Amino acid sequence: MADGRKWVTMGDVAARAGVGKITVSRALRTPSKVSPTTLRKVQAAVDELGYVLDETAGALSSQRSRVVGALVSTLEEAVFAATVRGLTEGLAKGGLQLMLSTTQYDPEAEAALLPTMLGRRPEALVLTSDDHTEPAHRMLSRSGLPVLELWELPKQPVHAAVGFSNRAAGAALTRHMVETGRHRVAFLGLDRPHDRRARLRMEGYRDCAGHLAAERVVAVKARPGAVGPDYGAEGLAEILRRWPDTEAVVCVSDMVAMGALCEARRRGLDVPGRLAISGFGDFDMAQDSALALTTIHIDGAAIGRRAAELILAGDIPRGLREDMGFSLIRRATT
Amino acid sequence: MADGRKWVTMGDVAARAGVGKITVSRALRTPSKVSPTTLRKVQAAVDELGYVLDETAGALSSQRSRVVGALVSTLEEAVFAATVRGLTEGLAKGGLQLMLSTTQYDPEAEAALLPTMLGRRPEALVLTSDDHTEPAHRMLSRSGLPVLELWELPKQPVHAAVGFSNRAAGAALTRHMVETGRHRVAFLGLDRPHDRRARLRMEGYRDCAGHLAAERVVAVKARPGAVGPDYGAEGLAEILRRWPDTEAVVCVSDMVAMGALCEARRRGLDVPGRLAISGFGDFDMAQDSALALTTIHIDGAAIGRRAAELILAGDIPRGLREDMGFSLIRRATT
DNA sequence: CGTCTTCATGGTATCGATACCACCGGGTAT
DNA sequence: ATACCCGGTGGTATCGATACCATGAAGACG
Repeated sequence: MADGRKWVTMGDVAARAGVGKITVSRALRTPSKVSPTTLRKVQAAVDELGYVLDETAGALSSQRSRVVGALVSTLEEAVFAATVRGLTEGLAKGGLQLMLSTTQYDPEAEAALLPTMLGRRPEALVLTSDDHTEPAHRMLSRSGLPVLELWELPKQPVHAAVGFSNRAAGAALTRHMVETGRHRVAFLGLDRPHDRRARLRMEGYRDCAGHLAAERVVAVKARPGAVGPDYGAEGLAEILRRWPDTEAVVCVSDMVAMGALCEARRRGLDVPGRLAISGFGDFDMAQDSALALTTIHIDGAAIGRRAAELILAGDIPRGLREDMGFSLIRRATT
Repeated sequence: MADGRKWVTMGDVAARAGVGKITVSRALRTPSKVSPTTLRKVQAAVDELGYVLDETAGALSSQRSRVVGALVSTLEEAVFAATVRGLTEGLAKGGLQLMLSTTQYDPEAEAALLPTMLGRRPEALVLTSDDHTEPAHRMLSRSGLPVLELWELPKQPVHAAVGFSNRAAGAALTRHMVETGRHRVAFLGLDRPHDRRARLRMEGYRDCAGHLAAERVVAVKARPGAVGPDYGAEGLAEILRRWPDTEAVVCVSDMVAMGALCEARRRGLDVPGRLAISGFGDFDMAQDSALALTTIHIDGAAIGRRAAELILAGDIPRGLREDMGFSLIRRATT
């Protein structure tokens, strides 16, 4: 538009089609309210002029922006990426679009991005974190907007939440180990700042392991940067040093589990005979025959789609906590 | 806003601060043009009322939406996710926001999403594909918008492109094999629809391998769904069956390379002594000590940041093709 | 001391689509 | 036949911020 060529407006289309502006608006927004003949004329004019409806004007006039704002911790984890896909696809069905920013897991960054988002007058907000600064929380409630927190299910959501319980998943894996005859179960975690989800999984382990035997928890301190399988190898080594008779290891993530598995093989331990291993996340490789990892699968796209559905349906009950669950996939490592 | 509570407007803030609306606008957009005392009064009023500037109105009035549209093939690949991160971060510095949709590699889907994007009157468009339908191409040029195609560098970009050459990267890997003394080099690819990038890497291999020895190319047919290392194992088996004396395998991706590496180890082949293996992408695990894969690293975030810079600077020369290059990282598999 | 500039500020028209109400003509109910 | 209704259409005010121009005050300069 800075280009010299002015945008074609609805008035131009109306003139061309020989009808009023409002009829053009109706033809594009609610074609059912316009007679077939008029509709054809309008569409012909639209095509000839290459007209594209101006949503910036429509938003102001109708007080409906048709935009949903999303503040995502990161896109560089498959689960979040899938969630965003589910969201965009779901919202598109209702003619809504996604305004996206990433916070890199930083609540301060989230707070800083919030005003810009609110400035777009979105029809709803989606957040993948439930960890908000106090000012952010205030802005969210004052906005009066439907706010959906995804992934974790906070006890008291700002408005509503869609996700699953990391804690229940951690417990389910531990229980799975016990039910398949392993009683000396360890938990292999990672020590990272801001990582509440990892902590919750460990608490799930505790819920279940606590009353069976002594707890065996190792948390490898993560260096900044990508988390590779190395941590898993390191962690397994430590577990076996401290509790050599360990029969099963519940790992905080697939990547860690993969490292642990490689280390176990390196040591000639039979998996799953002598040692069972589980992961979390069901990443690309988990189903590969060489790995065949028992793990927890979360349907990120489904969470995104469900969020989109709720937004489109409108009137999201305050305090709603929708548990989308998880599935434990048993493969060859347990 | 559907909530009963009407949004606070600039007029309310102006009244509260005892100034004109326009002064409030200036105080928020260009604080330097307002006297310090007035600025304080306005900011106090803004805080008390919890006012947030309405961009939907601002966009209409100033004819600047402060929005950039992005149509991304998928977010479920680390490189694209990184690109989007670079983009959002870079654009945020200039007060621009990102409107995002995903096309799932489908040019038709891209074409269908384009009008919705254009309806937002974005200040620029970013696409991660250079494969457009004819109507899409027409809409893009007619829009007069700066269009940035990322990742691949088309010979004739719609407007401008930022990326690197898959072909050159494929050639570089092959050359690396030759330069380190391997002369019987094979290429292990995947056969997937719409996968132009894979084809280009293979052409790079051909560019370099063609005049050295006979070509050795295997393309494993990919079943729909995630690509795991299994394909690599399968592919290496075929290569060794057809050309048992192969000394090096250039793989189309890290995941495939990883599978090939595992298969080589399973067969007791010394890597890199007897067989060298390279990947593409430098994924999470590539630098892990257990894998230590020689591969090509692409800085996705840098591509996104550069695109953001160009957009903010404005006046992107038509036909610009900015090659951000790649780096060959030699690790333990070559 | 008068004029010219600069800075801070306000009034008003405007951006482009939609809400709201009014209108018209023809069909149905009574 | 009259009244009523409804599908289809248009005129006009409106959404909230910003562009543009105008204004007044303060300082600069000869």
